[in-house]
Order: sequence, then C-alpha cells, then structure tokens
Amino acid sequence: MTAIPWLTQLQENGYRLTEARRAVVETVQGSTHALTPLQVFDLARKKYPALGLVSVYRTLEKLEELHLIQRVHQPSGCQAFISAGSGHQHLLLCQNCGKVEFFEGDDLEVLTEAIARRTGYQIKEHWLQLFGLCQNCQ
Amino acid sequence: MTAIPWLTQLQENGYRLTEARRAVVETVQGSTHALTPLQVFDLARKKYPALGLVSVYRTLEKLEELHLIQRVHQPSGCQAFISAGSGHQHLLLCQNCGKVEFFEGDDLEVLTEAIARRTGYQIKEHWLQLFGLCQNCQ
DNA sequence: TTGTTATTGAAAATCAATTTCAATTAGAGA
DNA sequence: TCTCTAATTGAAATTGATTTTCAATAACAA
Ligand SMILES: [Mn+2]
Ligand SMILES: [Mn+2]
Ligand SMILES: [Zn+2]
Ligand SMILES: [Zn+2]
Repeated sequence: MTAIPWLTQLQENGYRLTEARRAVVETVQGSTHALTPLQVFDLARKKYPALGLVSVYRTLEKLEELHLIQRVHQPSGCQAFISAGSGHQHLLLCQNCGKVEFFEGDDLEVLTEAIARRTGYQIKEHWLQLFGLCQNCQ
Repeated sequence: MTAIPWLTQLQENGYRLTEARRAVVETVQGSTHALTPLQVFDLARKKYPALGLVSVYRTLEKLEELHLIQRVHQPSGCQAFISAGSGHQHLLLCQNCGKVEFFEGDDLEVLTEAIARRTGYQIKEHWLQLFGLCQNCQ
C-alpha cells in the first residue's frame, strides 16, 4: 500500500533516491488503473511540479527492470503500466475505465499439451487477459 | 491460399483494385509469420518496386478494418499483423522466428465465471496467446 | 472514350520516445 | 558536518515510426 518498499528496492539496486523518482513511484505504485507515461507525468507533477517527462520514462524503465511494474497490452494501445502482480498472475481489465484486477488459478496444462502435440511447438509461456466492465462501469 | 478473396472483398467495400494494394495483400495474405509494416514493404516491393511505404500503412488499415488481418501483440512489440483467424481463435507464436499458428478449443467458461463472481466484473472477452518454439527453432 | 474521384508516392508534419548535455544533487567518505 | 564525485536531472535536440498534405495518376462507372 505504501511506496516505501519500491523506493527501498531502487536504493538497494544502487539507484539514488530523488524527488523525481519518489513522485513517479508514488503515482504508479498507488494506482489501480494502468497508466501511460504521459498520465504518470500529469499525476506525478502534482506531487513534484519540477518533474520532467524524461524522468518519468527513465523511472518506468527501472521499475520494469526490477519487475515492480509491467506493461499492459490493450486493443487501444500497449504503452500503459501497472504494479506487477506477484508470481504467475493474469489481468482483468475494465474496457471503460481501465481499472485492473489480477487473478490466478487458470489451468491451461491440458490445453497447452494438446496443442503442443498437434502443432509440434514447444510451449514456453502464455498470456491470458480478460476484458469486461468493472462494477462502477456496468 | 490465394489473395483473390481479399481483393474481391476490398472491391465489394468500394475500394479500388490497384497494383500497390495487390502487392500488399498478396504479401500479407500468404505469410505464416506476423509482419511489421516495414517487413511488408520490403517483401511487397519485390512484386511492385514502385510501392510506397505509405500505401502499406493505408492498405493494412483497410484490411484490419475488414477484419482480414489482426494485430499481433508480443513482448518485443505490437506492430505486426497476421491473416485473421476465422471465428473465435487464439494464437501460438514462435519466440524465435515469429511463426504463427491458430488454435481453438480453449474452455475458459468455468474460470471466467468464477472470476466474474469474485470481482464483480462483467466479463466480455478474453485474449489467450501461447508462446514457444516451433519445430524448426527448437 | 470520357469524366470523376479514389489512390498514389514524395515530402512535410506530427508524435512518442531517446539521446545529449551542462547544471544539480544524493549520498559515501572524511 | 563538509567535501567530493558520480548519478541524476530537465531542457533541448534527435530519432524513428506513423500520419497528413498535395499534386499527379489511374481505376472504373457511365
Ligand atoms: Mn496462467
Ligand atoms: Mn477463447
Ligand atoms: Zn470501469
Ligand atoms: Zn520458429
């Protein structure tokens, strides 16, 4: 719920703790919606008006590198980021407001094995994403 | 196997049949790999050297609009296109060479209903994509 | 064959993302 | 606390993909 663990992890990986980073981290960490770099910029500038857009890109890059955030692919575009789920998880996205939920417990073993057999592919991983309307947007 | 149905469908939708379009359509229609606009350009120019990159973008736009091609999302980027599957299908992609296979027969009913109940979302659709290595690339 | 209008490719414009750079600042060590 | 240095900053320039503009061309209906 707090941004401190992310800031700590940045520091533990040799990155310095700055105002710009703090603003970006607090913005992304606390969001229940996937945010584009520009959206992060607009929100984070409220916390730290001197922030430059470049620092948003640079911080997002580091957060992705540390697997603290992940890119969200949508029909409307693939530039948005959200706090990464822990372990093997999948996304459920609201088509209207972009609200994100994680879920796990899909069981694709049987399916992937059948497809591997039929196609001759060696299957390594999968993407599963659900789209719909959140309670607010129905 | 032939590009004629696509060309016919373009014509039926009021679009004229030109050399540029024919070259792009033949290139994309016949490919087993997802192709970026630039890859389409390079391949289609062999058929029609006067082709401009702009016409590639414009033709891909129309083919997507008619649901003859679909965008392919990958960790490495989301600009590539492939012939669209018919009906409800999913993709299996080779992580090495980009070869694409379609499959169907996933059964996510139980899963999506459980998640709908738990999250309160009304689930409308899903994306399922498998990644691996094709026979050639293993 | 003719006329209209969609389509073309080249060039210019746009837009997001990246790189460059000189000034600033975090934070390690004294 | 003070000093030093390398990381970080935001502005500006650059890049690269995509879109728009435009005058010339060509598809195709009549
Ligand atoms: Mn899974
Ligand atoms: Mn399905
Ligand atoms: Zn919503
Ligand atoms: Zn392959």
